[in-house]
Amino acid sequence: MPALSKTILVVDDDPDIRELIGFNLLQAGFRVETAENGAAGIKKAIRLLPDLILLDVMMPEMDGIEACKQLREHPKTKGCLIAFLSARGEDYSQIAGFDSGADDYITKPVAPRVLIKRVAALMRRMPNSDTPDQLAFDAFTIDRNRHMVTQNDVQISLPKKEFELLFLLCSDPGKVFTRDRILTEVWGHDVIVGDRTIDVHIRKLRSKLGKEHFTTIKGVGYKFDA
Amino acid sequence: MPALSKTILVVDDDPDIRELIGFNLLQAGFRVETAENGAAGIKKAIRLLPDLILLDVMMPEMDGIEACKQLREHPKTKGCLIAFLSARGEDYSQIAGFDSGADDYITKPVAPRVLIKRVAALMRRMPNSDTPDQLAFDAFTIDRNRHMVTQNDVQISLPKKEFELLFLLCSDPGKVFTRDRILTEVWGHDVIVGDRTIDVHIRKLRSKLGKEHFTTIKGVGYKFDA
DNA sequence: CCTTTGGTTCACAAAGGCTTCACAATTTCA
DNA sequence: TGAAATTGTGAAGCCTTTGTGAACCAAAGG
Repeated sequence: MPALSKTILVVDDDPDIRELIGFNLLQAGFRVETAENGAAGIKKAIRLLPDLILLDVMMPEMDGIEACKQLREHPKTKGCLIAFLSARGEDYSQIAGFDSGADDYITKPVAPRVLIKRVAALMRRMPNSDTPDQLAFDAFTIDRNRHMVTQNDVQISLPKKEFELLFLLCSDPGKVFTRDRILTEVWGHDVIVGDRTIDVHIRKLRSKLGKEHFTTIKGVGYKFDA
Repeated sequence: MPALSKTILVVDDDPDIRELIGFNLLQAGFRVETAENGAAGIKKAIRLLPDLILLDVMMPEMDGIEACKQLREHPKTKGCLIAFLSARGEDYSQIAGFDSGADDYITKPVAPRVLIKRVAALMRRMPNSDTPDQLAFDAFTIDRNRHMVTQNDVQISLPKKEFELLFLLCSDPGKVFTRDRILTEVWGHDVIVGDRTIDVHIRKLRSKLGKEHFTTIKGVGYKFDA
């Protein structure tokens, strides 16, 4: 069940491992990047800001533990999830004793199935953004917890995309959101959809909540008016 | 972020472990007490009423499981959060199979970062302690102690997982619980199950308690309606 | 032992949200 | 004003997500 295109950076000096793990993660719907040593891994991590970094512990030159430390120190990557990959039998206590700041340890060899699930479980831990849960206007109130909009005491249940679009627009009433912005916020950085897709969703919002609240700024984007 | 002066009691026969874990918890802003065996732990727990008790499973004389049972029986401590510490590789099924009433299991060795997160996550559950043991709705009542649901004077006994899922959903009627949230709350942080598992349990609840109470929000999760 | 029960998985069916497409309507700007 | 660009719309189909029946496995209880 491919969540959303989360990016995973696999850092391992063994090309076979990179390929094997990368392949399985790809199959599971993740985006995968690889690096073959600690230094390259760190560089890539800072550039890509992956959601999860899988770090082999034993690597020539810079080992995983050192890489992890540096990743934790860098402002851009210190929030990333990091998991160690270590060969079965390696001394755990040493690894764990290090206050290296990893979020999990995975032993190699690992069955693809287990790997996927482990990674998924890890992703689950990602803290959610701290946007407020409720927005209230004269026209209606929006409750994120319930995925519900209440208008004149009538509850309207909105599908996912519609709700997210609405929530985005309403997060800053009056502000114009460009189509690009809407795309990245609601659909994701790398999702490719046709031009009309946004329009169609706007249309649905208009029909459900009233045309007057959604203004088109031609050539720019849309805005919400209370 | 922790910064609350919550008290944690660490019960482990290994002084090194006590020190290591204690040190890290202190660093994170918790107050820490220690005990070196089950009996002493229970005594201290009753006196101090800690917010959380970390219990090593393998201890001479009285093991963690027995200690946990006794803690759950004692009126003063039965409300405390209890988490087991167990060495990686120990047979989980035995521990988990025991309905000993622990709130979490943590494998040693554990990275400090992970430990802190786990503990923090547990603490977050605390305010939940004032969720009543019974929930009542028009449709039915739920009794946590008896793992029982009463509907139209008919008592329905639910298996563990089903009950926990029901209780979670009912703990905030109308709120949408994401699949991820459900997984971590009902199955646990590390537990790895397939996608359809949740559906299957929802189905059972629907068939036993009425379809109308459980609404699917496609792409998001489920919610309970009274 | 054998049976029962709970939990999970699997393969497939069903549902419905999301996207696309073609074309109409609207606005922009030369 | 007229062409070009942009947006609105209705309908159609894809395709992801969810529902379902059955099978499997492990544990519990006769």
